Amino acid sequence: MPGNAAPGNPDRRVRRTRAAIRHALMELILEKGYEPVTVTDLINRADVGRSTFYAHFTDKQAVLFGSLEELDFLRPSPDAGGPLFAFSLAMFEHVQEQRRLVRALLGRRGGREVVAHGERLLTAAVRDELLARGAAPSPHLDLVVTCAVGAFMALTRAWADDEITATPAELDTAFRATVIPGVRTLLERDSGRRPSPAE
Amino acid sequence: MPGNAAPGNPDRRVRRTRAAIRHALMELILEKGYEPVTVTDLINRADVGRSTFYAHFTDKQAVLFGSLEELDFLRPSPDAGGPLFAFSLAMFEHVQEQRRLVRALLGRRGGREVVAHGERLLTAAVRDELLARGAAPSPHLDLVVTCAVGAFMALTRAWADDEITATPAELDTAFRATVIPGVRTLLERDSGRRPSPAE
DNA sequence: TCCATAAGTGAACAGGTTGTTCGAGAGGAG
DNA sequence: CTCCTCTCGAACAACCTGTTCACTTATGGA
Repeated sequence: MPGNAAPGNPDRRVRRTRAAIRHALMELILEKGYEPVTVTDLINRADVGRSTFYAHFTDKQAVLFGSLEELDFLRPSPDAGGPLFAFSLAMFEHVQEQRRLVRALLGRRGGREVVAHGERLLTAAVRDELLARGAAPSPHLDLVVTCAVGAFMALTRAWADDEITATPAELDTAFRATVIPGVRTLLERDSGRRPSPAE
Repeated sequence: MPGNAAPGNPDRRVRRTRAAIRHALMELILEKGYEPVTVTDLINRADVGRSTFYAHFTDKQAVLFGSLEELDFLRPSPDAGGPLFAFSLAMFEHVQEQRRLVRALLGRRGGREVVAHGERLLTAAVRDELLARGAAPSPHLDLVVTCAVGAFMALTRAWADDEITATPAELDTAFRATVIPGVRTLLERDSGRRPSPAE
């Protein structure tokens, strides 16, 4: 049997095909933005049969989300030791490196689902961080988390879209200055002890 | 001449047609959400010829934006006298009344451009309010405004989408508690005098 | 009332997209 | 070397968009 496909290591053809499609998507996103890219574009660029595409993915969205799992700067580690929202600066710096990509994904020609996906990841991470710092699980916590994530995403999008001009450090400063006081109040209310030492 | 059309008062047929299309759009949005609605849907529901539609609008987006100008709860008045971000509670209450509509516009089946449009309106309003309270126009101000608007929109969307449960009052409280401390710091830095009396 | 003119009709059109199917052929694993 | 899997490519139905055109209505000023 050729396709005795060990789950982690499929047929070489399969790898080649998927890689070609993913690669084509990245190229096209950078050229046109996410939304305008069509399946037809993809199969042309990847030089792959239409039926082949649908044998591997259901959507262009499926392609993207598959690729996105390999980009790991999306995962802020819930580091309860460092300063609050330590992920912020690192993220803005990563975004700067991948600016064209981020813009194509989150900006005007970006995709609704993509933003939603990013928001979900970040929401989970922020929630975990606050819990690790002693916040009590509550509806109110979720409100605060939503605010923080919304602010962060808005900054990122507006920046990638050139609506605002700033360095990553300035973005980080503004984000934390705006959001942290309120967050800290929540933390102090929830846990008797003072929150972690950091800034 | 029949269509001696005074600019403000067009032919009765024109009014009828446009109203029918706008009405159809609202109905369809409430039924399916914004994104899934097609021009074909619109002309069927409005019982209007396709060519007629394109004689009046370029897009379904054009229809929506035209209608949106009549909804006025989108315009927070820059009331420098009251408490900071006084628009918040009123808005959340309006959103509650129009919940189905807001959800259909901003939620999963909403439209990217719609969100962007709302953000633009709100951004201008918030910026004006902060300026009226003595903030200096600066890149940093824009960052703070972006944060605040992002937080507000995120709350609204998540709430309309039933991702979080709360009353308008609770939303208002959470929003202001999270964002205001940071904003106040900005205001105090910019203007020598203390910011307005309010909360 | 009359009727020239603007507005609406409905069908057809070219062009684009999606997702599916199927037989034939090429490639890999053992 | 052989057999099974994957890929090809073309064709397909279904849907959508925007535009055109000859024809019919309805409006509102004279």
